[in-house]
Amino acid sequence: MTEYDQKRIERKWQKKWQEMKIYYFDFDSDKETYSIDVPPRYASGPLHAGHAVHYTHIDFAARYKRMRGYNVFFPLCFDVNGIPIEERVERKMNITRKDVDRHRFIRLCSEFAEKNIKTMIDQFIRLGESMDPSIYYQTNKEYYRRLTQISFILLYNRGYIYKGEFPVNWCPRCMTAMADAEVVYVDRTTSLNTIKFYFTEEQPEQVLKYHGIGRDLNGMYVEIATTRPEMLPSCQIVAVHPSDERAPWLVGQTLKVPMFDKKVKIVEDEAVDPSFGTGIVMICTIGDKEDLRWVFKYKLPIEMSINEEGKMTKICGIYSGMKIEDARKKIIEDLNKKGFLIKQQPLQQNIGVCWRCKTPIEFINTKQWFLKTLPFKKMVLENSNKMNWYPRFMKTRLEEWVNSLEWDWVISRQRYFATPIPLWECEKCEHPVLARIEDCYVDPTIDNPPIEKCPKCGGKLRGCEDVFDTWMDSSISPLYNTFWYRDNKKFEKLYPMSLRPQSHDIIRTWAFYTILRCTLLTGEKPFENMMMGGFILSEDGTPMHASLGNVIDPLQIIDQYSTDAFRCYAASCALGEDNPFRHKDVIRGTRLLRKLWNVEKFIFTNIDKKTQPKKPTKLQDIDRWILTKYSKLVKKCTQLMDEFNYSQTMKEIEYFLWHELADHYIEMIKTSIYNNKNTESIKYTLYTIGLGILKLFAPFIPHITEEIYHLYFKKPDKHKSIHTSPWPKPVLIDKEAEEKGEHVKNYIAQIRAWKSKQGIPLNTPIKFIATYASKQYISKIKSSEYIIKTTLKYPEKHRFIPRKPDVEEKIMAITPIPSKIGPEFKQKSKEIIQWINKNQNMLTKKLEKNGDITWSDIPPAKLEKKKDEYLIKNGYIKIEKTIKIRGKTKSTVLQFNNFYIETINT
RNA sequence: GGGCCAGUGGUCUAGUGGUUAUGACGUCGCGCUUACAACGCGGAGGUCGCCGGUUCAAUUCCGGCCUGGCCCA
Repeated sequence: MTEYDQKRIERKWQKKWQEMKIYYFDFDSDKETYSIDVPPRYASGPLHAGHAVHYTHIDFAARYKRMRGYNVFFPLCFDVNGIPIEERVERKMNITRKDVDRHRFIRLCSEFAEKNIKTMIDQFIRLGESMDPSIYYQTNKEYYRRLTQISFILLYNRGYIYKGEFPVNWCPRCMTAMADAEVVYVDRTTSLNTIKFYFTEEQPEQVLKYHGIGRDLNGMYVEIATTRPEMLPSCQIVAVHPSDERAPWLVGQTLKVPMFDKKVKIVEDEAVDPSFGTGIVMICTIGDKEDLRWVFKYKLPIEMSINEEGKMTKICGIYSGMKIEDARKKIIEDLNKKGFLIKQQPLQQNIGVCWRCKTPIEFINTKQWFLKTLPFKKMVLENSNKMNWYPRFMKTRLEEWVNSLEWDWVISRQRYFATPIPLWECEKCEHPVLARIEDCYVDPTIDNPPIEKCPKCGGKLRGCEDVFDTWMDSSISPLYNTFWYRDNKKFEKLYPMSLRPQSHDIIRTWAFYTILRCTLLTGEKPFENMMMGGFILSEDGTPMHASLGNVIDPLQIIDQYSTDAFRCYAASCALGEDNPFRHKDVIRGTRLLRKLWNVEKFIFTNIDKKTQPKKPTKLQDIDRWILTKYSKLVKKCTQLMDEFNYSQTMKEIEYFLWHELADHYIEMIKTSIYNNKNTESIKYTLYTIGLGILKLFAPFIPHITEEIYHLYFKKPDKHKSIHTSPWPKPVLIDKEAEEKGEHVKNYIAQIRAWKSKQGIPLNTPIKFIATYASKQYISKIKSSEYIIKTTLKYPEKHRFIPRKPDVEEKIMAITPIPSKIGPEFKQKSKEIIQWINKNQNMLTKKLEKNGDITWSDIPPAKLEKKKDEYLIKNGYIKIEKTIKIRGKTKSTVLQFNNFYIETINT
């Protein structure tokens, strides 16, 4: 017998599987295709445990579908464009992308990504993932970017793309747009200035009772606290919380912006913090993120008071041209001089700054390219409705998102490492000239435009330096995978794809954009099924982030516990829910693996390894019992796997293996095997179930199942790998045998539990000489007499007797059944149940005398028509009895539910 | 602030309108049994987040609140 060494097994199979090439998609196959739109893993760093769990979930689906007979399309792929990679490179090398040549910077990013990809490919192999390297892609290669560009040109030609203005994060010192990821937050102390905003119209006297409203020689005013008085010239509205006592009065009024000739309205908004300052806030274009939100909500004009150099614009009057800090000082000074400033207090504040130079970031208005999304809301919703979502509530998230959409998608970025926008613009009139489709892939910063001069004004054309948002690449992954625009025959066959697996944090990006663009370009939904994974949190329940230092390295877990054990943990994560990483589930995994190994070892030391045992003409009852349970398991698991419910599937198989099979069935048939009794029936059963559960486990724990398959089952079952062998089918359902088996199992379990409680080792023979029970119960277990006697080590002379022994029974308790009484008596039930509980003695006496009681014996239940109904007979109450022996002195009688067992006193 | 999800023994989790609420890890006790001591068996451990409502009956359904996760260009 081979020694069990899980890690050796894993190394061996990971190598062999690559040589065997069993996971390759076959373009010429007649089998039905099951295609998976694998998330191209972002190449900014190695996988952490959260990614590992997600890809393992996808692998479960791929392996399961292969066993179900599909030709599975499961590409190995990586996403290699975008800001986070640029940012990592900048930080790593301590440069900014503007410090080096554009194309040299791109090369640095690419090299950085390639290194990560290498690491990740190795990680995928060690995680036992069965992705297909023959249909590999990465999104920064020309073959992929070409499609991104073509899709842009097609959408442009249909009028879905336009250029417009959009505010972005901006570092006034580095003079560059910043991604949210590049903004870091720091604490600083600043001053909070309370300023007077006068009403434009006369106000009644009684308003003065409110806080934050005052009067001086110039009239009545509202007090507004701000940290950024230099933004006064771009003040657009003033807001107050709707539940503020002043709101009914203030809303709709007009105020004068101090020192600037400007009038602003007061609105109510829930986002206002009533406890900050005076509870009345001025909203400017654009001070911070909150202002930005208000800009969109109230459709405010984007009137900027700060330009890209961090200087005041011309709307700032005498302050224009000044630097932000200087302008602020001067404005405060002037406000004070003119009597607008009420007070100044120090304030602790958290502001966004440039990660590199620590300059506070500003919002500035920029020209960007947009893809229209607003006209296609209905289309996206209709198509998402045509897909099956697992779990369903994730569809609601997409719907809520789409319904709340108020802006089009900004698809351009002022970056380097991404797909170039394939167009040139006229230096004079900004007229765009797009690349010809047949020329793509193009890089307008290097390549020449298709025509020499602007067709409109004859001006010089300049290559567009903007690149696409990374989602422009990844949201056509189904088009890349299905050979869209390259091979129509393949496209017709492969599109739409069967499954899109992804995690819920990118519903609004990857899922939404993919449905949007694929539908626009093909007129059809991109996939049939959506499998939405949750988040894997760190062990303390916080999200895993490199910056928090709580990232778990999957390889470390694998080194410690093995891949299959890690995959057991992955399987225990419920789909769509946030799961903390749990060491104990990996530990549990190692135990499960060992249990499986030992059970299979037992099976195979006891049956013939060369041929499949034939199904005997007669199967004994206990075998029919376990085969029925097994068949039900197969049916259940198949159904659960079809719904991507891995955690439940795993639970079902585990329970069957550990308890039904190992604890009960194998214990029961052991002696039969050793004594060569009924072995034909038992061996067929052991072979069928041994192979069947191995297959049920195979998608989850591919290494150990493959090893056991090759050790024991390959010869008779004749497949080159368990992973290309067919998924099991139910073999028989025998309700009667199942019921009998349950009785036998429970009988044995009760006696074994009793032995354990008595401190008697389980293999010690016991002198139980007879089992008494009603005819009905004896008939259930009689056919398994041999099994029971050998398993429990009963003496040979033990008999099963279909009557009650000579005992005296005493009623101990009468229990009312609320589920029966409740619906019948409604409001009265509580009283009836209490009365029964309180009057046990009196009812016991009546019971002993008459054998049953009727409703007329229960005073609170004296209903005319129910009066004569019997309570025990009709299940309203249950009685508990104890027994005393009558007569015999040499033996004792033990009671186990419905059975009485006679034992000789020693 | 909005949308979706979750809150169940020390920790993590399953599940349910009706007697005694599932399992794992940990913990305690007993036991080497011709598959398994890296194992088996048994025990202890819970106001099912809080407050209200519906109901004969709520951990489960409904409403509100609190706490946590994800997303909000």
